[in-house]
Amino acid sequence: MTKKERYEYVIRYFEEHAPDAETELIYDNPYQLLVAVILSAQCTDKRVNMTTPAIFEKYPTVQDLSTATVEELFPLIKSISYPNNKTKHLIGMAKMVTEEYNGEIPKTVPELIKLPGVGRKTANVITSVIDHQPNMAVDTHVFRVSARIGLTTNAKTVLQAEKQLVQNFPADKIHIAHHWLILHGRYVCIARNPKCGICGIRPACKYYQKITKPA
DNA sequence: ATCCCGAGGG
DNA sequence: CCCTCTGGAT
Repeated sequence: MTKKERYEYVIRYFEEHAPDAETELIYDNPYQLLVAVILSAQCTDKRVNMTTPAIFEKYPTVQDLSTATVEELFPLIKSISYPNNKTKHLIGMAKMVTEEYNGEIPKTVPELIKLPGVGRKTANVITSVIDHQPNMAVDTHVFRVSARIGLTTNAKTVLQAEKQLVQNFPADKIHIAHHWLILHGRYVCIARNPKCGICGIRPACKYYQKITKPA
């Protein structure tokens, strides 16, 4: 099967089985999404969703968050990964958005990436989810699943994987393909002992071909 | 022991 | 390129 055929198979499969794939992070507006995605680093969405309601209640807007102190915000974040870093990042992000963008979350990757706590992956998530910009956020799931199936080849960094995926998925599918790969990675193509037995991508998957017909 | 929707700094 | 940050789930 050619790479092109793999992509076509994957698109066809998920359009049938997960046509409404979207983030599992709970949010009502760009500010809440940005906070949730910053907190999501090395942490499950479920745990982020247990943390954010208290934050949004205490700090309803990004301007409110910009006035928070480390002492009062840290306890709300304490139970997720890297609480010290994330506390500083959230306050720094809120200050910059308030001071430099009039309290409006910027909508381009170059602007977002300048915000504290916002790297390439987070900026790609925000722009693709809010605006459907054709940016592919490559996290641990997308990286692993893409490599296994064979959507990426010899990608050693997330940036290399991102470029290959953006080149090969049609531009209008990229934002949803991100969620397809995430959800597949979370529930089927998991890191340890992937559930190939229930996987619908099998016919197009390099990894499955390899484990069933070793060279 | 390994993994979870990474970012920042050296 | 590497390392550190750092808690909870499996």
